Amino acid sequence: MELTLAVSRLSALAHEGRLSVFRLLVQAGVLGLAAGEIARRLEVLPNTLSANLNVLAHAGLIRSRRQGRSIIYTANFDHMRDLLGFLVEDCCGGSPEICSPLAEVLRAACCAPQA
Amino acid sequence: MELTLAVSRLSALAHEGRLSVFRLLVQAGVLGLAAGEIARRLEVLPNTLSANLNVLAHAGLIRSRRQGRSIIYTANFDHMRDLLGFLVEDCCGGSPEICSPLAEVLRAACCAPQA
DNA sequence: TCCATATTTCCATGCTACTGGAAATATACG
DNA sequence: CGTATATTTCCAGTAGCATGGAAATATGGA
Repeated sequence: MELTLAVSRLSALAHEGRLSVFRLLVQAGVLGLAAGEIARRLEVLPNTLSANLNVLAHAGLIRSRRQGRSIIYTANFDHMRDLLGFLVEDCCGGSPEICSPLAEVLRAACCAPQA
Repeated sequence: MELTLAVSRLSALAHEGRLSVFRLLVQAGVLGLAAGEIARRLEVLPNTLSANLNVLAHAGLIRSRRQGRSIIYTANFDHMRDLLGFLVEDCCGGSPEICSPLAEVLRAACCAPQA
């Protein structure tokens, strides 16, 4: 991943409203949520939400699809993964005792199998 | 982790100069790098670097220690781990097939053992 | 003590992003 | 076709952040 792309994604997330939206969509998984539903849950103005969704979408962190009158938003997990990978690229300078717990956190916070 | 804390850390990273510094320190591992060495490698003005280091330190992403005339900066891997964990918290809505590759990326990009 | 190195602080300018109200667009339904 | 719902676009005022020059502080060595 390119540096500027990572910056634009981090910038998109570096905002209380947008980070809340993104985490909500991450938790919602593949089904996603309609814009109105997000606005209701987070209690934000629809125009503010729209702007924030636009920033997240432009950064490639979320996708949208129309469904009737609603527009459903979902997290883009592939791009999220790339971003996390970029942050830890070539990390630790050869100290696996630092790096291992870094990998462990995803297994813990995530619904990934307990393998 | 609190939302506002995560935002402040993401904000600190959402900047080309600071992200470059942070990744450099992540790669440097526990030994860290002196401010001057960072400035030399990234070719930035010392005052600009100082401001950026200050932002990263204030966000808890890096630590500093004096060593002679130099000040050595190191990444704060614990806080980095917390941030990554916050982003993926309760993720995927019960879809391990999405979450597993998310965890996998750390094993791949990182020096963690191939266990 | 004097000087060189290392890093930080101060400061002024310009730019970019956030906010919320109001209007506009798009879809669905009777 | 007219109305209700869902979402977006437009706009203007405000505030916070980045930048780079110059000076200040701190440590080490002669």
